[in-house]
Amino acid sequence: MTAAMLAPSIASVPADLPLPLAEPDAGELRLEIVLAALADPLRLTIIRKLLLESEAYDHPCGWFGFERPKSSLTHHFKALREAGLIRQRQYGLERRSRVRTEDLDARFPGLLDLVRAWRPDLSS
Amino acid sequence: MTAAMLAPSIASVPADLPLPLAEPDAGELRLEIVLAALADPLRLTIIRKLLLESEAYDHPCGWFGFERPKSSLTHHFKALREAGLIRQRQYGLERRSRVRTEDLDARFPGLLDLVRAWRPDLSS
DNA sequence: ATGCCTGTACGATTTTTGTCGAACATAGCT
DNA sequence: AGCTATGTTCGACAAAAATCGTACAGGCAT
Repeated sequence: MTAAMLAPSIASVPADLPLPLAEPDAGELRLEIVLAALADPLRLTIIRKLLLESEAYDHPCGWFGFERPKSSLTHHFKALREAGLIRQRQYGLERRSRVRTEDLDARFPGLLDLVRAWRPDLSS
Repeated sequence: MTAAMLAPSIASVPADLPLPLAEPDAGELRLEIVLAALADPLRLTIIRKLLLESEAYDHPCGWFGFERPKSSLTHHFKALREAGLIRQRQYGLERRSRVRTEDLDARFPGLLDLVRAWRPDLSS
């Protein structure tokens, strides 16, 4: 333990992030709801892509490159957010998403590893 | 390593079990399908109850004590079997179920632990 | 101000899933 | 044979979820 470890770190808690959109609290996460959200292949792809290709940055839904109408994508991102899988913040025009890894690992340990290990079925 | 460990164990491979009903091979299990099967609270209850109250014996669906029409139960057990979550064998009149723990642990490590830890939402 | 860009909101349609009654199948019992 | 108990199958209906067009909202640039 050092003095530096006790000093409050302003940089680690940036105060100017846009507030997240409405989402369930960590304690409110329900396994049934989370599983239902992940049962859709497109949504599983979204979470897996966020986990594997960018823990560090949040991404707008255009970043994923899905060839689907925008209203369909809104629908799926909303489902993920309302289930508690992602956190979304508004940055100017875009709404950027990240996986709520801490909350999910605490509540459902191992779940995200299953998503990381998932491979889409290429035969369909 | 002892000689006894190398001796074939007849008792551990009983030959007279009824054959399982049609089910996906262990290698064919799909995460999306498994998650969709588990996303239903009644089915989650079935799997959890099998895991917590009886790893040792298979159970007919009457054992669970659900107050639902039989045709509804058939529907849910079939969904679980076709997703690869349970194995069902016909014993005379009854069709007994068990969780495919080995296949599931091998393919989706940690998944069944999430089911074990699940608590139904009493507020609903 | 005009236009562009990201994404939402609403609503219509389709598809999928759940629910359950009624009729049936079969094993085991008396 | 007749009865009972377990569970299936079929079909109808209801409920929920996915898909997507159109119209709209609001930053941001020129």
